Amino acid sequence: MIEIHLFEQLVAFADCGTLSAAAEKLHISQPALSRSMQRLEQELEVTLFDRQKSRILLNENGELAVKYARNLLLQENSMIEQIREFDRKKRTISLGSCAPVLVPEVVSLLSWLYSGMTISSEITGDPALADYLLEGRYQLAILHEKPDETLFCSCPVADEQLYVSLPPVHPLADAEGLYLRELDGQTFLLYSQTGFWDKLCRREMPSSRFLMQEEMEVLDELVANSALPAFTTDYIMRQDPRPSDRVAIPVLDEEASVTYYCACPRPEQTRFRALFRHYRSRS
Amino acid sequence: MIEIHLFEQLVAFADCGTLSAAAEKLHISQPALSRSMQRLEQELEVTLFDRQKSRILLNENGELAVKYARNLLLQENSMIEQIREFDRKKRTISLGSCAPVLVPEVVSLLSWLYSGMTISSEITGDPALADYLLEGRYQLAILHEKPDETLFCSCPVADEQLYVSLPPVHPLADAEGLYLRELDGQTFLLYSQTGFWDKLCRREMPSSRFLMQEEMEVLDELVANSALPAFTTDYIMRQDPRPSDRVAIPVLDEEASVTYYCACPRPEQTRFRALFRHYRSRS
DNA sequence: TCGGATTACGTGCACCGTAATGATC
DNA sequence: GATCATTACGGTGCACGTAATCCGA
Repeated sequence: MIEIHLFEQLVAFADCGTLSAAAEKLHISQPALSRSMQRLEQELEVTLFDRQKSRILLNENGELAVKYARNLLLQENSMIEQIREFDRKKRTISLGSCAPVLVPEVVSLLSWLYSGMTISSEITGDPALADYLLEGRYQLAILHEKPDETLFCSCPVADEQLYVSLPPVHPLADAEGLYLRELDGQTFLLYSQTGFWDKLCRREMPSSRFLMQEEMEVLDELVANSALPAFTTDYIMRQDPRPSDRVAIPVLDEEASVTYYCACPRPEQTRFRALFRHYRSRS
Repeated sequence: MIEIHLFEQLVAFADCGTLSAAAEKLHISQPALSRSMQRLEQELEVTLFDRQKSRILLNENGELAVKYARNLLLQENSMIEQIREFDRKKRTISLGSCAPVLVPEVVSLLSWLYSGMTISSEITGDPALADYLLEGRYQLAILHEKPDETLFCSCPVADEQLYVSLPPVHPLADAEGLYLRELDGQTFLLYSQTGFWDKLCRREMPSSRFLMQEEMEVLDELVANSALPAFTTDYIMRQDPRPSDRVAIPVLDEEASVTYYCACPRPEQTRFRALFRHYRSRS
């Protein structure tokens, strides 16, 4: 068995062309590298270099060895990475959500139930979210539709109803309810991390402009200080019951009213039993 | 970069089940192995073992690491083998021959022309000999047909004519010439390393029995001391002109008279220029 | 009490760096 | 003289083995 650092040094030499340059790159002395290469030849029982008096070059064996060595080094690196990744995955729960509202609640619940675990979360409007769950990109997901029973373990977590938030002076401010298409053409303030809501808005209001806001605080500020229509939901209003000078009008589109499901792949069911037990016992 | 001997030790532990057994197998002390495994965990930044008070077991990370490590070790071993093999191939000429007679001559010529090289030779009746040449199993071949000009570099080396060797009392002993099928049904003494001749005899004389002899000396002895028919060739008779109490009758089959060609793959042409020059200048 | 793992401790040697040498441009 | 490789030499850190300790069956 030949130690890998010898191959590493060989590759460094191949990259640099001279022992001295390679030695510098490797932060070792030139004689040390020279000896290492002699040792490598000895252990391989093969010459790797053409040694001229004041120059050293790879011979055919050397060229071949470098080719293999590069491969071996890549192999080892990727191996180490994969082991670390496997370990990391075991100690983190990665949550994918189709919408933002439930994320803080679920994350804090997870970090309570699985203390010591790292919880990471991501909001995505990508309709392939459930597939990502199966692929292992997420261990847990919040979906706005009940996923396939045979592939997933899931339970309902909360409902959410979309509202348009209008200033009282807005021409539609006294409507009892509105369809999104009735609002098409107007300019909205919109949070950038709305997950699947974003797609819905753009589909139903193709002529509207959306002023995207990355920061929730900034968005709130703008809503409070402008006459631009925006969106809110019953969930949000429950969470933050501060009085507002806006009127909230329910959106009547069927898709504006959703039930969120928490889901994991069937094989992971046992891992998240505590979480599901919590939500099932609550309802 | 993690040294490969740590992975080797990990695999040994996985194979043995305890540190002490693995340490013995590796010819190191138990504490040394214990520390190595701690170091491996440190360098991987991952735990690999469940440590109970008086027992140590692979955890999930460990199992995965062992799987990868086995792979890496195989990889390195095969790499080393291939480099050595490549080197060896460069300093040996491997000759494949369809028949035995020319082998000593060609081998001695090769070792003269390419002093320092190892010459290995093999006799085979396999009609795919030329293909083996292209595959690199042989660098040089003696064929009994001129090979494809576009793929091979070749030149004629010698002719050979097959004879049946009969005792004077044999009913056919005064024939001027014979076809093999006229001899079918008889029992022959036959050398086992005849290459393609073997196939020819069995095809033309399907009802004959052949008493195969591994040793040339034994065969000669038997020929001298029995009345069984055997084979010889003009080449053999020229080489060994000792008088014999046998009669040699030429075999008239077209295939019983061959010209041998020495051949190498076109790309190797330059390597064997000296050899071809020798044979071409001779004719 | 024995077998197995880890910790403590002293030691040797493998490998390093510096210095010297040789060679080429 | 500058650059590059190899050899010589002296020093040191690191991994080893021995011994001691702890734990469990």
